[in-house]
Amino acid sequence: MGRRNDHSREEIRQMALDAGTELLQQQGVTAVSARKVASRINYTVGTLYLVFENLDDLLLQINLRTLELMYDRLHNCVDTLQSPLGQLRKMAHAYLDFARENENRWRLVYEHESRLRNDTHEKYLQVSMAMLALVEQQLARHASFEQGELQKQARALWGGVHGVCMLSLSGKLLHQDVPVEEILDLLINQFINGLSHNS
Amino acid sequence: MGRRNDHSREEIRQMALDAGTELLQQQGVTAVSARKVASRINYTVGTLYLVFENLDDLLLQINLRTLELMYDRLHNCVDTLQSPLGQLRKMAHAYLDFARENENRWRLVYEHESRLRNDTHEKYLQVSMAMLALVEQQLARHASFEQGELQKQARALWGGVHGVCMLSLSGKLLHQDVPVEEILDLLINQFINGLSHNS
DNA sequence: TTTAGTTTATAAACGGTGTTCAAAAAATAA
DNA sequence: TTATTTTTTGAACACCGTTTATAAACTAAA
Repeated sequence: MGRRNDHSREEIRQMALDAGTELLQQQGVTAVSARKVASRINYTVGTLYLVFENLDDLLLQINLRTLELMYDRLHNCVDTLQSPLGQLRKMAHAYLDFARENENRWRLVYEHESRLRNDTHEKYLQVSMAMLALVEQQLARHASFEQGELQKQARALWGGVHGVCMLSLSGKLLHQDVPVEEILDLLINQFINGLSHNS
Repeated sequence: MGRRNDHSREEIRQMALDAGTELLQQQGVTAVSARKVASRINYTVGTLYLVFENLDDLLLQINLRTLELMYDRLHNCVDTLQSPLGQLRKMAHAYLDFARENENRWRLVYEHESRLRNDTHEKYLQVSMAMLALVEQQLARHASFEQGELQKQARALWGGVHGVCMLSLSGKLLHQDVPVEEILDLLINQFINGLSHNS
């Protein structure tokens, strides 16, 4: 063909991200190829490279979207009427639910190691920080901490929650009939409980 | 060429696993291609497919080796003279050290989702169980648990340790200048502490 | 309206990938 | 020596990411 001018660059970008996300979610990362994404939005490969640096860039931008979606979910858990402990459990469950509902998308967020250091990567880190800040908020409500202690506590706890979710999702936690939620609650309860009685 | 009869099937298998592991560790998963592995052991692609079902199978067998190596490391931490808490910390540090020393190999163990359900996969699960059993042993030394409780505790704790290691390694824990070991110790101490004072 | 210039999208090309399989070559048996 | 069996090859297929000359369509000027 040649020039069509059906869509703006930004429109093409959004369409490609939509199509890529669908492929990712339905068939896994390996199914997200430049040609497939392009054909799904009725363009050819070359066009994709006018909008994305490369396939890594496309995946990174899909990941940013996923992360933002996940942040919103956790943010929506915030409810100052509830106890910090209840809040943290609620957030962990929301994290797990999101991971289950969007398994392939969610896994890619943590498994895709991009070498790109651009704007998208910057935003990526910001949203990650904001998510950890939600955990910090609840911990701060529960107790007071010395300088830098809150940050460490939040990372230990949330790293733990993440690990349980990840291993469970990939069938490597080997917890048979026990619901993961039970294991998550146990981790959180005990961690918070250990905080109060730190001898 | 044709028939050479230089090596037995088993020898070829071991050589391929060695070559594949080296490629994996030095250049990442994407560098592990059938042609590259074959050429490194002075055979051609076709030969690899006489020894492995496919590339997935090769990667799965590499992962089994990695997992066994990791199990040995954790097993070597066992020292009945030390306190259970000290043991668990030691094991977590060994886990982290192994992950750091063998970053690409270690990540693949948890990121490669094989669809193969063969002998290798069976052994895979067995070694995973054995690793969790090491954690259970230390927890059992520290306190007594009701039916099924020990298993849940071990999975919560070790899932947590795993999550902290994984996020830290991929730069997503965002813990700046704080050593990961500190965060790991904090998680373990608090978890065990919360166990003693469970109200 | 014709022309010139600019923007947009294409399709072919390059070297790579996993996987299969007819055929060739070497070892073995008769 | 011949026939048979086993081992290894390498070409083929359909895909992959990425680049780029070229064609097509839009815009502005004459």
